[in-house]
Amino acid sequence: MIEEKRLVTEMSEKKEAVVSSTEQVNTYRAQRLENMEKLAALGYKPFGRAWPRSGRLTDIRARFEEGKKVAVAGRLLTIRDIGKAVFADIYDGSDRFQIFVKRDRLSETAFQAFKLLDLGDHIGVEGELFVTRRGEQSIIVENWEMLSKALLNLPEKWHGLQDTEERYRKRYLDLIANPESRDRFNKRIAIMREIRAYLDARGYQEVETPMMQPQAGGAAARPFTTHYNALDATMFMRIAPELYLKRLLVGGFDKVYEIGRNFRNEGLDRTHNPEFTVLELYEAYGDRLSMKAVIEGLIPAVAQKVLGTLKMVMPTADGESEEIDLTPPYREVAYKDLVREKMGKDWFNLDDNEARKRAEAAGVEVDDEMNHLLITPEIYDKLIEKTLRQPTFVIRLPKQFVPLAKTCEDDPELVDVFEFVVGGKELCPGYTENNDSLEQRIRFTEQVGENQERLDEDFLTALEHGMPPAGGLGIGLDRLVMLLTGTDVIRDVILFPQLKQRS
RNA sequence: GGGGGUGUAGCUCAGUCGGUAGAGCAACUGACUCUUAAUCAGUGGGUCCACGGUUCGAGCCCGUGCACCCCUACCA
Repeated sequence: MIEEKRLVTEMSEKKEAVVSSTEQVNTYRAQRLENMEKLAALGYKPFGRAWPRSGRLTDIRARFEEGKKVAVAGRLLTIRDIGKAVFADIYDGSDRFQIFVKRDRLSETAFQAFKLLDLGDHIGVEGELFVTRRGEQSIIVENWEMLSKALLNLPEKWHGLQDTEERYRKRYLDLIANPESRDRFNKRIAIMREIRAYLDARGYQEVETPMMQPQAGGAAARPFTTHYNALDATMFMRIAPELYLKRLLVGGFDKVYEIGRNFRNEGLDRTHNPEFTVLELYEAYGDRLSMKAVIEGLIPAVAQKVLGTLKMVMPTADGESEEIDLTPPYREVAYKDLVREKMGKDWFNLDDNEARKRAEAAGVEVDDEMNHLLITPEIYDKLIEKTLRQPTFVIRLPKQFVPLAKTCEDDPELVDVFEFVVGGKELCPGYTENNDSLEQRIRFTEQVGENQERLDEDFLTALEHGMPPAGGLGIGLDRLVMLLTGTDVIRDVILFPQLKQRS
């Protein structure tokens, strides 16, 4: 008892200072501090240590057995005090569970101390499993311990945390207060695990390549810049792992993948976060078709395993929702056929002037400078892509789209790639990779123009040692999670999305 | 970048015509030994996002700024 009193009276000056100076000083916090001291005086130290559990609450529920002694822990979410007994719910991240504190089942001190607890406090309890008259599985508490004092209030128990900004800035509160948010992230974790399990089982090896690179290559995007003090050198956060994974193909890895973060120095909106997670995969001696096989195997396998169904429900722009069926095989259609379907069989025979007229008639804005080559992609982006709701491989794309891929054998103006489109949005490109080291050198040199120092000479050298023919693909995993969890906001599938600093 | 919306108690939200700031949950006091959004009685709680302006008087009207949301544009 003496020791506990010391805890109260000899609280270090530093702690005293924190107690009084924290910006969040308010009456709630003051009350909680007072309760904390009262508890300490009764022998309950506010910030406890390890509390061995006989299981997580979800396990306790799964292996429920009346009369069994258990030890569990969790955060108090609700308290229903009915005088000489108290019901409360605790949450340990796995499940909520009701505990029952009955005056005649524990010491007077332990009972009185329990009444000093606040919502949000972490406690450990020991007791016996039983079922209430209303049929709820519960624990009757025989002993309990303070594990962590909460000095600040939880969000409202019924409505949860609604303010979108607060949900992103204080994700920890969102996770406590909104079960559907926690559930969505549990699914994300499961999706990641199943992707790895699927690929690992088929002989793909997961690798890690640099996120800080002297040149940021592999995609057309502005990189974030950083500085390496020891070398006094400018470094870039990667915009894609592609060029390193291809080095590994040269080095003899024949089936590799990487799951990791890309960083792009761009704006943010409901489908873009500046750092986002991708799966990039390469398979030596493969091509576009082997990548198609990976997609048609991986996506349904993950959906089935994690969600138990291949029928997704996605919100649409008009506030309705639609069903998306992930059962393979998926539709495959040539880019030009889609355009002809929309704009007429003779579309590609029109001259620029006629094409402009017809495009405008279809509701696409084009200016006088635009020729056929520029109008067609505009048609695709504005009119066609959004209509591809069910999973679709768009193949045989114009070379201008993907200059680094291999051309189609029967048409040098088209590249042998696909864009995998679901719900009207591109989810994933798949390529027959170009392994022609001389052509790559020419293209890279053209691309960097005057800035020859940006040429990734090391990569080009690697290619000249010979890269096997290969198929490659990249899936934006945040967007895959959006598809599989039926959400249309990327911030809802990223634990800590990027937000502006608040002063 | 352009247009629209939102910002009020710890949380969820009302706030009429410009005239003393409201409810539910949470909190505090009391009652209650099977409650589960516990119930019942009572009490306290506000930088109305920030700064400036109009006015005798501003949560409300005007201006500027900040953050978030939606639409749109840009970007892959």
